Parts: sequence; structure tokens; C-alpha cells
Amino acid sequence: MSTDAQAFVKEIPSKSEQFSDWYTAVCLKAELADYSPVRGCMVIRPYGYALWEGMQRWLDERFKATGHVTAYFPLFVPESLLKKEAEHVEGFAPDCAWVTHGGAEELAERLAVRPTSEAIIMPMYAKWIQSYRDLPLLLLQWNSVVRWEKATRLFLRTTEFLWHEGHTAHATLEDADQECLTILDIYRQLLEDVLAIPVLVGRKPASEKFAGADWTYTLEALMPDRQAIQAGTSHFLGQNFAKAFGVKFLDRDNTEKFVWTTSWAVSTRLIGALIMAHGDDRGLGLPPRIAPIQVVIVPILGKQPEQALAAARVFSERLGKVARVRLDDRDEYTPGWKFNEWEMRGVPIRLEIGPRDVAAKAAVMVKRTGGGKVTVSWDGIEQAVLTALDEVQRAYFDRAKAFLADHTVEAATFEQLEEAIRERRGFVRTGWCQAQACEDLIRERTGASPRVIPLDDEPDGECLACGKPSTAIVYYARAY
RNA sequence: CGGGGAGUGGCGCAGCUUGGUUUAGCGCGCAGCGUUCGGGACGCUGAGGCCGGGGGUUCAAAUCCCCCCUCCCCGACCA
Repeated sequence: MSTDAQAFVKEIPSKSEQFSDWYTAVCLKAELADYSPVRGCMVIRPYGYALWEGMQRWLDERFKATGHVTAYFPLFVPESLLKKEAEHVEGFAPDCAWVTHGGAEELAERLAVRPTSEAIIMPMYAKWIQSYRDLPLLLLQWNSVVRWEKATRLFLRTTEFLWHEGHTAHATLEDADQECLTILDIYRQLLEDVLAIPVLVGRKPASEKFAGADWTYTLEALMPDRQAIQAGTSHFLGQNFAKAFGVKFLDRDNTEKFVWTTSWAVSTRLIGALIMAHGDDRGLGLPPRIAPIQVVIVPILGKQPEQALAAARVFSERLGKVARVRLDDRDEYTPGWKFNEWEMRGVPIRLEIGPRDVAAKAAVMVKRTGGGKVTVSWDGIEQAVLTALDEVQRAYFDRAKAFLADHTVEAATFEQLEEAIRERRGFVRTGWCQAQACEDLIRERTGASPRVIPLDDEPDGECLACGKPSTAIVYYARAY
């Protein structure tokens, strides 16, 4: 029996020793996703999709509260529209999937399957926006986009992926920039408060900005393999798209002006970040605020299952009013099997209810983050569970935050930066003169890219590449 | 896109080097019945496979040759 258990555990590779294999195994075994018959495209299974729905619900509430409304734009982008903004087409056209036929007929103009939707949305904005009274226009859509990636990984990079994309138009630069920052902070809250993933918040260096943007704000998280992952972006598009698509409005002063636009997104890639951030050798680990099942109740059935089952049902109903609860009353599996199964699926809290508990009017509670079994009495079990859920949420965040702190280092010299990247220390904080040549040199010599220029960090020291006084702080890392 | 590795019942694999006693096997899982149930239970019975696809070589191909597809891992580029 114990040897079987060991054999089973080995089905999930070690997270610390075989991170990539571990990641793939967890995605598949926890039934978050599966491979599809289409190259590069994954199937998001119900348990994985429930994570996405959780993010959607949380975000949608904030988007609505900040005045955004949801719309839907076409899947296809005519090539002529995609080409209107020069930098944009250069960035995205190489990775587009193209529709060339409708039925048997060849199309006069081929259609890109949207890699992002600016180019199909802007013509509509040109039509809808006439006056400053039409601004700001705050729209978003929930959709999928397609980018013909060469190498793919479940959730982290797939040919088609799900996201939302916000597209807003404003009368002034300041309004548009403020919009970017408002969204950025909503994203930060999603990452930190819900997904328990601490992030660095800032701007992208020019080389990493969105194709067609003036600047891009970003959230960068550090994964356990010490690679950075871009967790969300908010783009200040300036008047680039407005000018390319002729989106103008008549202002109060009776002069015609181009609008200022933004676009922003987070994708199902966040599910990948979530898996990597909190899982362990037993499988998935889910922060309670995003866990589709927060509490699983496992009755210990034994010879006289009725009593334990009856108590479990009562708990299920009571706790169901304050948390997302699953009663696992399947009689074809033993309790031990279920314990392992639900741990592998990352459920934050488990309650066991057996004959002993019924006799003592108690239940055994176990947190996914550790601490062993504790006995809780039936009275006030709701409060005990809610407290435990908070503790698990905090434990994940604290752990991730400590990891980030432990893997953020300073580099005062080029050699230190080189070594920190080579040794995969994580984020490396340095000064930078913001010259492209210096960035290129560092990229070439170390393999690291500048991930983020923090918003709230004053420049100090010198640029490691050229020795001139730095004009910005930048965090380097290897990245997904 | 380079460099490695892999495709054999649902999953994990063996068989391939040296083609033929292999009727393609093992473990897990699955179905039925019974016994079990506080950390991946057990017995009995049973179902399930044109060996990734296509071409070739041969009396004979899971096994040898060629082409293609897909996936995984390690690197270079992108949410």
C-alpha cells in the first residue's frame, strides 16, 4: 500500500528538480487543460476554466465600477485595416493566421484572425465619436486572439488564447494616461489580492512596448524557476491609432482633435502563473479567493456511513452559505485517495467527518498550505473555516512575497549583473541611462532583458553598460 | 527556428538492436459482483489495441528504409 502511494506521488515530477515537467504534469493531472488535435492549441477543461471565470467575475465587477462597458467586435481583421498603423502591422502581421477563402471562393482581400483588436475597433470609434461629449469611450471585450507561435506551452503560450482587451478613447493625454494607471492598479489587485502573486509595477522599456503604443505599463511576476513573467499590460497608445484611423472629435473650443487611446489586457496566461507560483510536489495550490472549490468535505464512511454522511451534508449546506464547498460522498474511493486527489487539485481546506467526529461533535480540518490536522467543533465551524481560508490566502501571498524578496538582487557592476543572470538569481535591479545601445549590449552579453522600470523608484547610480549617470532604475531577468 | 527526446488499449511503459512462438505483453485505470473505508484498499470475473499517418523493402513489418504530423525538454523570439 505504501509502495503504491509512493509510485503515485512519483507521477508528478519534483517541482524543484524538474520544473517544466512538473508544470505540465500538474496541468494535465489536475485536469486544468489538455492537448487538442490542433497544433499549438489547448483545451481548457472545466476546472481550469473555472479559474478563468473567477478572474472574469472579479475583473468585470471592477471594470463596471470604473465605468467600462462590454462590447464585442469581429474575429476577422481585413489586411488593409491591420496595415494602417505602421508599427502595429510590423509587430503583429508576421504572426497572424490568415483567412484566404470563403467556401470555395478566394477572397479579394485576405482577413487576419485578430492577434489583437485595435485595427478592427478603431474604424468603429471613428464612426461613433464626434464630440468631446462622446468621450471618454470606455469599452472592453472578452474574446480570444490568435498568434501563430512557433513554440507553445499550456496556458503560458498557445496559438489561440483567451483574454479581455480594453479599448478606451479620451479627450486628453492626461485622461488616457490616468486610464492606463487605473487599469494597471486593478490588475495589480487581481494579482496580489486574489491570485496571491506579488508583482513589480512599472513601465516597459521602449524596446518591449506594445507595437503601436507610445508606452506600455506592465506587471512583472517572478516564477519559481526565477524567470519573470509579464502578468498584465496597459498601453498608452497616444494618438497613433487615432491618426492612422482618423478618430477625431470636436472639442469644447470648436477645434477638431485626435482622440487619445489606450488598450489593456490580461490573458489566460495568468492561470499558468498561478499554477507555477503556488503548486508543490503534491500538485496544485490555489489561493482561496480564486479556488473554484474552497472547502472539500470528505466523510469517512466505514461500516455505518449514515451518521457521518448526514453530518457532512449538514456542514455542506451550512458552509455553502459562506464558501464554495464540495461534498465528496463518492463511495468508490477511500478517504486517503480523496485526500490526495483534492490536494493535487489544490483545494485550500479539507474537512474530514467520521464516526469519531460525530461522537465528539467535531470535524478535522486540514489546510493545503500545511500545519497538519486540527479538530474544530461544530459550533462556529463557519468562522473556523473562514479564518482558515484567510490564513491560507495570506500564507500563499507571504510565501510568494518572501520568494520575490529573496530573489531580487542589486547589481552595481556589469560583472555582477552578468553573474546574477547567469546564476538565475531572479530580478536584478540596476541603474540605466535608457540608451538603446546599452540595453542591446546587456541583452547580448547576458541573455537578460529589461523587464520593468518601476514607477516609484528614483534613479541612482550609473548605467552599467556605459557608466553615465542613470536616468532610470530597471529590473533585468530572464523572461517567459 | 536550432539542439535533443518521444508517439504501442484511458494513463504509464516493455517489446524494436538481431523482422517470424507475440494470438502484441505488463502495471494502473475502467465495467460487474462481493468485501472494505481516519493518508492513494482487496478478491474474483470481464471489456478494451488496424502499434501517430502515408509510402516503400520483404514470403512476412510495432520491429528495417523514406516522407509527413504531433507532443515533450533545452536554447533564440512573442500575452
